[in-house]
Amino acid sequence: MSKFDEIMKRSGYSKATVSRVINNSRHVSDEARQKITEIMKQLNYIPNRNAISLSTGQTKQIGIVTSTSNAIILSFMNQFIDTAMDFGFQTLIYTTRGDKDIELKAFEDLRSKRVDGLAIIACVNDPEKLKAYLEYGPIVSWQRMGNNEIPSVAMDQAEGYILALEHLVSKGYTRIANVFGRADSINTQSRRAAYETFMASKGLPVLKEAYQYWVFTSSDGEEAMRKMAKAPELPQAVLCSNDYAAIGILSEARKLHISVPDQLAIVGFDDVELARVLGITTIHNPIAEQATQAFHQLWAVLGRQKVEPEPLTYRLIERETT
Amino acid sequence: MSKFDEIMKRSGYSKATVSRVINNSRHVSDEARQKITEIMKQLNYIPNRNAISLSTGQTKQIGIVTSTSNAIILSFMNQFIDTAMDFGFQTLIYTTRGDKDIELKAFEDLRSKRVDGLAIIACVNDPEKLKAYLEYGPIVSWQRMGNNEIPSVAMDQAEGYILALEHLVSKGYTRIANVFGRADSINTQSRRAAYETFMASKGLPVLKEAYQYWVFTSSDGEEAMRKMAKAPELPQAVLCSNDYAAIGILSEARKLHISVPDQLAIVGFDDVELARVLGITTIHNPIAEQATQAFHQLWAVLGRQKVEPEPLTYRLIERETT
DNA sequence: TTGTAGGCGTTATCAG
DNA sequence: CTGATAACGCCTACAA
Repeated sequence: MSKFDEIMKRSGYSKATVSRVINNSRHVSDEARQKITEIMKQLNYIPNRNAISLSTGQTKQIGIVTSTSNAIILSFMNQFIDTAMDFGFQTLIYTTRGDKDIELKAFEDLRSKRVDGLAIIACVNDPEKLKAYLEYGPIVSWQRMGNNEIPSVAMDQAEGYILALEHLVSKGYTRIANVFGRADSINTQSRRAAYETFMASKGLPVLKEAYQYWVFTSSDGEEAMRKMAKAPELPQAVLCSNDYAAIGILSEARKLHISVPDQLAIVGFDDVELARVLGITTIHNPIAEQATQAFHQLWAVLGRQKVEPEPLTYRLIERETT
Repeated sequence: MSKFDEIMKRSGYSKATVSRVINNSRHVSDEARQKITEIMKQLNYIPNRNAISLSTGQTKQIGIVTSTSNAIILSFMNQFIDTAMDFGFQTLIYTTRGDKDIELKAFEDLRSKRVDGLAIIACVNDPEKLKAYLEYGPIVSWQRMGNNEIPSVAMDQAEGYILALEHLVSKGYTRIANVFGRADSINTQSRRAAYETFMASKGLPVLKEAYQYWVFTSSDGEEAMRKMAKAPELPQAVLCSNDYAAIGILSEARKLHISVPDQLAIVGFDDVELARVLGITTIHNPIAEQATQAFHQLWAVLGRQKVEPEPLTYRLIERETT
């Protein structure tokens, strides 16, 4: 016999009343509440979440989908988990390693009611295919998706990129190289477009031949620096996909005895703690705020309560690499 | 009517047979299996996890408890999540920020059957109190716990520490400072003891006055370096709680124009990617392997199948800071 | 091989 | 304010 039944029996009240006490319903006499509460304590009772979920159809669990996780993604996840917890939700992590089938399992878990909603950090499946899952629960994305059906909390990175470009140009750097992340991502397209139009508008050279893609980690950054060093001419500055790439570039530049920022200026992106420690000029990216907004978007559906998002902005943080 | 019922109806078979097909039972005729499978596809059926969990008493979910999460912890989590997934388990993250009550919620979730087991990365509650939860499901810890009831997959860090000490001494560094993490943790005690006995055995100075505690992040490392620089005499080398502390120390040393390793040698711990990129000598810590073993320990109970753990060892990685 | 009946632990809808 | 009674969706003896 379950503890619930035991409480029923010992108190002499019905299931319904016991349930009401558990859920703090007002429609219970003080007497009943006291008696039942007392017995619950004696029995060290705690409700079974699976029974609750089956009955209510809600699990109070949110899935978060990411292909890999680095420190940048971690800061998003941490904030998301915190916010979710404040609203009474637990978070499950789906790391997909870029595998479509594994990723799909997260979406199937929305269907099978393991989670009430999904936050996507990065995904590899076709957005058109994924949007079919919207009928099973709310989905929000950090990465910008191709279609508009799945809402995104991402900011337009072009804004941040232009901040960096203006900074560099104002300091006299005009031959500016770019080191991008995913070649096909919307963010990369957005940054590249910003760069090209900005440079063109100033009558400055657009170094397309210096574009590098798939540079994410500090190792990637090292590699990128070596490539740059091999080119006939070194650019005066390099804009990086993120701070880790910048760290790698900075570190490798030192090894190659390229003086920063005299021979090469470096600008990172995101403003992680290490960028500060290592003195890297970067663009502050309000990641935590975006994570909070991501949960709020889900909550708008799950809790039927809209939370107005505050507008977020990028900020240039000048340090020693420019 | 649920899809399950719909399948029953359309196929003409009973609940039991439908259930058998879902669970790949052998005791089903090919005819029944085919017919039911066909209908399941038509209906795009997927089982409700809450119903399964309620019925079986298993959620196939594991909780992972950590106070904060940095890149080191992240690598443990990632590997744990991966391994769990290979065994059909999803992982939920409990970040406690060092709050006892929040941490306790994770353990209560074991009681309420939200999770089948728990992996602790770091916890703040009294181990004596926590071990009471062992009756509700398996628990394993990375951090070493005071009692032996909760098994730990941690290695004795003294071994790794001695590797570092031997290396430094062999290179001629004899005035060695230490920068520790949590002052009261078993790891710190273990490292400190290793240092003191090792130095004593070699007849070398034990720099107790140079001990620094609570140094975890690169910011902490910067601060630690500044303190060292203020002391009347600089040590010849410093052993760090982890690589991030080492990064901070290295970075700050450069700012203070202290030449590494000539004036100050630095040894990190863990061997994270950035230690390689930045050329920091360190002790390789098989973190991923420990994470795998952590899940295996839980699996021994949940799956009633023991997986023999392979013995793990530390390794010195010599780079440019020594 | 198949079916019946009961159980898993709650919530929810009605009456009273 | 309280209590039957029926969901919720699936699993599992035990029988047939």
